[in-house]
Amino acid sequence: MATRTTLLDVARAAGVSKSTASRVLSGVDRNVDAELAERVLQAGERLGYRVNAVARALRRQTTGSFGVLVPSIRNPYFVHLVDAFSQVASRSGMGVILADSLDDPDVEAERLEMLRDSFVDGIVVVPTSMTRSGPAIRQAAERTRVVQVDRWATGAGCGFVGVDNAAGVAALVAHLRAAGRTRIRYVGAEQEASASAERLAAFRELAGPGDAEMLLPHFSTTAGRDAAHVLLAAPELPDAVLCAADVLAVGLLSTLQRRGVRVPRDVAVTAFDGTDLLELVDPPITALHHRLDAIAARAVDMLTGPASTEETRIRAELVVRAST
Amino acid sequence: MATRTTLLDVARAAGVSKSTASRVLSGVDRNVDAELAERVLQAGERLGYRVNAVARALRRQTTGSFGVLVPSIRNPYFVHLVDAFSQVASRSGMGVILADSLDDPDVEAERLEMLRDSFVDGIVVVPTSMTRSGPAIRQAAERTRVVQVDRWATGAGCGFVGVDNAAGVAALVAHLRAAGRTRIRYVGAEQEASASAERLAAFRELAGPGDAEMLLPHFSTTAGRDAAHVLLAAPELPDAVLCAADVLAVGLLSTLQRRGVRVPRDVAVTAFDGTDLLELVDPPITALHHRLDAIAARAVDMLTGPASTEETRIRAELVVRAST
DNA sequence: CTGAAAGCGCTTACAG
DNA sequence: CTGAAAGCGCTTACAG
Repeated sequence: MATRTTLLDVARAAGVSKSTASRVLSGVDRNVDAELAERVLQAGERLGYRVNAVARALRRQTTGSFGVLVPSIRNPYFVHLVDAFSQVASRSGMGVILADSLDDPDVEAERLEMLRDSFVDGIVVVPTSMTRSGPAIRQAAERTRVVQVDRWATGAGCGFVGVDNAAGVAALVAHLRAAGRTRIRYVGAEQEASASAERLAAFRELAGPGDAEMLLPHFSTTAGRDAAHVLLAAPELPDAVLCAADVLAVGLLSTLQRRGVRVPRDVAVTAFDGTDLLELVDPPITALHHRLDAIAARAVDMLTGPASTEETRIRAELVVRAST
Repeated sequence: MATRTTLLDVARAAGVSKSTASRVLSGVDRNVDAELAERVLQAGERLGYRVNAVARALRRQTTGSFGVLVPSIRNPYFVHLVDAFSQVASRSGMGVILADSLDDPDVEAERLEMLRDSFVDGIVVVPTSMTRSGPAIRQAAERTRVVQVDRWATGAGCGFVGVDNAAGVAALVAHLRAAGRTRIRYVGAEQEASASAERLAAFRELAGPGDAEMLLPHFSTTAGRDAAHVLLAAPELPDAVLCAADVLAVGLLSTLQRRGVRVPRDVAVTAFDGTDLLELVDPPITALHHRLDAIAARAVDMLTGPASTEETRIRAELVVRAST
């Protein structure tokens, strides 16, 4: 904690100008005499020089960091998403600042404002609500670059990168039909998220006479168990279930099995949001695996590239496992 | 995303100097003529002025933000801890930057370096390992203020704020003794965390002839269930259990109950790290409730005050519930 | 290839 | 009470 070594200190120690020291240390200009460069590097090392990120940011007019705001950091799916952003960021030498909206649009608005006024070049946001998140996002987008990821909010007025939900549902349904399933039950939850709404709409589009849907109050393992109880109470079981989220599928599967239902023989189980969770259960669950790295890479491109309100859809990959 | 409004823009629009505009807008100097102040405020509002945090930070030599690095953001206890820091921060107009070490000392070292070279005045860290986190923390502490929270690492060479584990164990044991319990089983887990080591040491100090201990490979609900199975397999049950973490207690309680053990009649159950989790089960579990807000407040004081390697212990509060 | 100088947007002694 | 000026630590045209 002694007073920090500055670029000037290094330059003096190496007997060069600040300009030259900067060129060497920032690695931005290769045209420096090898011997001078070596002297600068040595001096920097010896004095423990670290560039002052604040000064650099002011001069360069960019912080090299972006914020990532997710509805809830406790949801494993978002943890994976955040991981994907961390990796894309570190690959391009950027920093990421993480924040959580506690699933509340008001907290989200406050966090957006906080992020926009802090040390970021832009913000990636997964909106908490399709209907209520728009205004705050639009406001943030007036001052800094904002990209919506995974879910969008109406009136946000900024770009979006997410999964192609319609294609995903179509792939799952086609897979189930090919296995002869005609009584598919769609199990979804609250419709605050645009992704949920899109999945349900796509399912309705494709539903046949034997298919049906069920909506739960929220996405959780417990809700999945409840769904299983509802299915078990009905006179006839469906022959397949399409869960809008992996946590639902895990809860549903275990309860069905405990009650003697054979998966996949009696009921095939499938899900969206394929995280590791789905491989931990027995049988592992067939699911759409989101290309989170591709989503993150594209979002960062949009954040750093020219402004746009473009919408990018990335196809999820169907991973067939023993549950179907 | 038009070019940002600067202080100079506001000053011109209000017909004053940058100095005056700054004094009004930063709210740091009350000695400004009321009418001028009003004009500046109006102009700022009209132009949508927001101070440039980077420029302010460079000039003030402080960012007004600090980093919080926890072992795992998925652990509910750390989520609570992070919440406490967020609140203390916003109360004093500071920002907090959140990071996660994935329970890995190597990742921790990398994150520490990243935080120290970014836009923070200091770092709060919950070390992943008592034995392995020291060097990286010490290194970070050479360049920026660092405070350890909840756990400490040997050789870290910086301040610490945490729970008084010895007093906590003593309170729990006294509570159980007062209820006539003489065969207490301490259920702990890995000893990488200083808090675990302290709790176990304190228990050994107080243990009577009927007491015993059991160490599990890790802290989790599953480990708690495993512990219950071990207890059930023995010829005689203990009459009380002291769990070193709440997740252990929850898993243990449910498995004991499923096997017909009555809580608290047959076995009283108690825990450390009292989060909401403990109130969700039936019976709710008696536990030490950590004063996370006090811990966070003290840590931020140490971060912003003069450097010190002081150690502060904050007493946990014993919350008696139906499990004892 | 190198250095002197300007300037990023603020804040704050300093002089008036 | 107000403004002109300096300066936080960098980077980068610009001139040589």
